[in-house]
Amino acid sequence: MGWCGCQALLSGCLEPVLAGGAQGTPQSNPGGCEALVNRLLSHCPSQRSRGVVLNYRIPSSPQARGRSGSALAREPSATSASIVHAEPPGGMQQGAGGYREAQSLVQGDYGALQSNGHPLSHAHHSSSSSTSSSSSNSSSSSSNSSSSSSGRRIWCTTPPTITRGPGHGGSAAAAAHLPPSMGASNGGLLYSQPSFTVNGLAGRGGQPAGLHHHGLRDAHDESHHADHHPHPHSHPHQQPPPPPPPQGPPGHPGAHHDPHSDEDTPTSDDLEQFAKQFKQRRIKLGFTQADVGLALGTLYGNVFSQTTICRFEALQLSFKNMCKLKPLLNKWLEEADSSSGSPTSIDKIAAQGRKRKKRTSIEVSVKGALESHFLKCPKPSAQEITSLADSLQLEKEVVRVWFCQYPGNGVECLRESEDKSE
DNA sequence: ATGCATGAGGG
DNA sequence: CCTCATGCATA
Repeated sequence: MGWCGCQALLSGCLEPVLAGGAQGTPQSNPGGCEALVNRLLSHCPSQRSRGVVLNYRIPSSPQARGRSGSALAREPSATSASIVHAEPPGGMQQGAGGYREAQSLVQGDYGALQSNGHPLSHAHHSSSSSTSSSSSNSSSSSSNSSSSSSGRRIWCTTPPTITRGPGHGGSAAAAAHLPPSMGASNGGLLYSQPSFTVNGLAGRGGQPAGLHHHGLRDAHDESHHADHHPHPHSHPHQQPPPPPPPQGPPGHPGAHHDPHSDEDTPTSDDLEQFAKQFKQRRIKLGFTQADVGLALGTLYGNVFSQTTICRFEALQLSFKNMCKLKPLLNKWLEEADSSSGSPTSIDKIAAQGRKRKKRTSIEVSVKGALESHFLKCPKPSAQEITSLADSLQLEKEVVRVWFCQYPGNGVECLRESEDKSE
């Protein structure tokens, strides 16, 4: 269950050969060894804190990768030095496995402090559990009722909004971002085709012509990485304040929270529910994740890949990112529902032709080496990366990216995937 | 569904 | 140079 294994899991296959760089073809030994490693926790996004704790878990099954099944693998306790933050009750307490996810921070970070990991974040989320806990635990259980999911969210359910001062809104971006009028009606918007149906099918002939997604990007900038204090003062770059925070801070009496506020600033709980609902409806309507991604491009001009939609549904995106996408997906859902009657032809437009470097497969042993380095130094300097790359016979860029993406060091996802009941 | 890659943006 | 959002390619 719970680990969020976003990127930490090793998939296993390593090829005997690829030591060098890899281009190899991946399929080498399937069943081979798979070590999943997971790193949890910690991380202070902006800094090189050393206190990072990693947890590794090694499921035996090859496929275990993201699956929930194995919750037990190993304990979370980090051996490493200090644990930076206490674990969030919310997330972990689920005692089931006793295992906890590290990522909870994510939300906390965003919510509370957004980019820098202050101790606060940690603290704060723990508290969140209570209020939200109700939501988290109970709600999760309740909410998931239908699908068993184990449902623990990694982001602790902390209401994002609350914490942040008026000026800030990570989430704001999302809200702000959404198009005044959705694409559907406004023909003018983007490249949409004259009449497209939800899935963009109508527009089929073309893909969203050259459209690319950029819009989003800006949204994320808002993130004020560096500073951010919870204080209410405006920052230079803030965005329009999000609508009133739906939920109150955990533990506050005032906090009430709607189970489903899908409108504005979603809480992680909202996101979780929305994602779940979204997936179910999407499937019912007969659309694939890829269809949705394309449709978003048609509707809003922001095309997304199957990957992104998948991650959204699995809550594997950062909290902020989830907030950003939610409104779009919500719109799509509305459209899809309303036009469900109409014939939807699902067409695929996938036009991507850019060539990219062959994916590098990192050998397990090499991964192990990287991980051990990570324990010592989660944020190696360029030079350290270079020498490490050299010793491991990997390209420097590969090593650099690995560190950046290793959970906890860089982008964290909200949660790991769990059951997919469908 | 997920691993590794790419690139925008900020510093 | 780093972080983050996003996606191709692939298991």
